[in-house]
Amino acid sequence: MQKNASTVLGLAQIHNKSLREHVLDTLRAAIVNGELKPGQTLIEADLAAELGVSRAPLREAINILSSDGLVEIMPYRGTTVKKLTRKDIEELFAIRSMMEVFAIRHIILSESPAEVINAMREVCVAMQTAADDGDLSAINLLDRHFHDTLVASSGNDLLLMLWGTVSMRVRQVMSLRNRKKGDLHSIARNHHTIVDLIAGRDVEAAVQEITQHIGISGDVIAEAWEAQNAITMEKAP
Amino acid sequence: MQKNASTVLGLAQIHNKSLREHVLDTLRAAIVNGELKPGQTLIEADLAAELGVSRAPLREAINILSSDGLVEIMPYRGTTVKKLTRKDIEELFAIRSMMEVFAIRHIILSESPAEVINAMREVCVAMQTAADDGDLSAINLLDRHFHDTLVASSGNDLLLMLWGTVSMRVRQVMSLRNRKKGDLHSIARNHHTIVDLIAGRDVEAAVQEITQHIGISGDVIAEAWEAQNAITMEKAP
DNA sequence: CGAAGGTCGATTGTCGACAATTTAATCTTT
DNA sequence: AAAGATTAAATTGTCGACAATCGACCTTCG
Repeated sequence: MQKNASTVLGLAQIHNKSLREHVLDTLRAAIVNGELKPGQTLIEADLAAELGVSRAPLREAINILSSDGLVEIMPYRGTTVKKLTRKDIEELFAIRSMMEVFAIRHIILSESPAEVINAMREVCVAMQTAADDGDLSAINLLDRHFHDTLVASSGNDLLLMLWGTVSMRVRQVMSLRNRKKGDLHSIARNHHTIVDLIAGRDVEAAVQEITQHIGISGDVIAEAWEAQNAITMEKAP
Repeated sequence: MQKNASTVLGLAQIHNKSLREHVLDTLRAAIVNGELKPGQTLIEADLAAELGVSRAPLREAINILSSDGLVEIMPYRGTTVKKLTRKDIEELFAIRSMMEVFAIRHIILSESPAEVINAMREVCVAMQTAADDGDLSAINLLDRHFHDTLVASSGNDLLLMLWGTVSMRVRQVMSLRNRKKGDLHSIARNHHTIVDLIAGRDVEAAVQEITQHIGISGDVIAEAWEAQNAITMEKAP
């Protein structure tokens, strides 16, 4: 019995995840996918039963989510998915912008940005074809991949770790609104522009572009968020 | 009756808030104070006995520490305080610089930076007197307070949350080296310069100054870190 | 002598039960 | 019927016990 039967069957060793990890991933996914909505209360016993585990690993998972700021624990009173205000969203995109600017600076100043640039170019052409097909979910996935790659390519592991928190929240916000299907091509074009500026090694221009890129989408989303929330508040006072 | 009377941490057992919180604070403090050293293994049963709690809340605390990146959990094999490499420290100070630059930008662009500036000036004069007294620990405390205030004054709560992680690590690194007692006055002066530049609303100059300030201390510490580690490695191979 | 395999002790992972706390509902008193 | 006290139900917080897993040591066989 080899414990490492690797390279032939790439799927053999997925069983090794602890229950805590499994529950954590599940809950996190549910929150960022919008299945668990902000304000919703999480009851340990119910969730444990639903996931078929005991409360111990479930609690451990919830505590981690709490320290990540995705849920709020009120002692003896329950845990709820943290609500998102407009200010939260504005702050989120400001931080996101800060991190991506940092990443771009470091990529351009790095020794061999060529590989990174090539990888990102590929994502861009994939975006192009997805836009041609009008495939919104593909665009969203590629968008995520683009920015994840950007941050990871900074070479700063601590940034990547902090980015985990930030990108989770971005995904959550994205999933909770209905993206307009209008301008898929402009999305692809914008990302292409960013890559070009990085390739041109023009730090300030690239920083300017990404700042604007994120800033605009942040403003749009924050506004749409408020509008949408005004409606739901009105419906259920 | 203690199975481990060796008393790694001399800690009382007071039950006021949630045990998880209490344990979490205690362990976190022990790590950033350097009482628990990088590489040291944490044994749940021993720690639980020492703190007078059961393993459940202790595990919850450890999991949070793990998600904060302070400890490393190897399933079924143990938990260790995460080791710090030179690269970790360099990355840490790069991120710290990024965050403080962000904060300074937002403070200067905010409507009323006057209060913030006054608060920081007070810290500076306190630093001055502490330097006169040669009180190193006071300087360290004020230094922390200065930069915490700076980040908090950005008005971005998400940044403040992320700063929690970063500042913890900074404190850990600081506690693990022996700060030279030489140039206390220059520390006070440097901080004063930063405040002046913020007050002058010269964004680029202030950014330049804080970048240099953090960058230099980061380099110094990273180098000292490597030197110190070379020694301890040599002593215990 | 060395390597494959088995056993053992230590440690972590999980569970079900119990205690503490809060909220809501019910009862008492006026 | 209203205000306060009291109990009841639901939920979280904590605990001790048990199961699973890993590394080290030991045994055995080539």
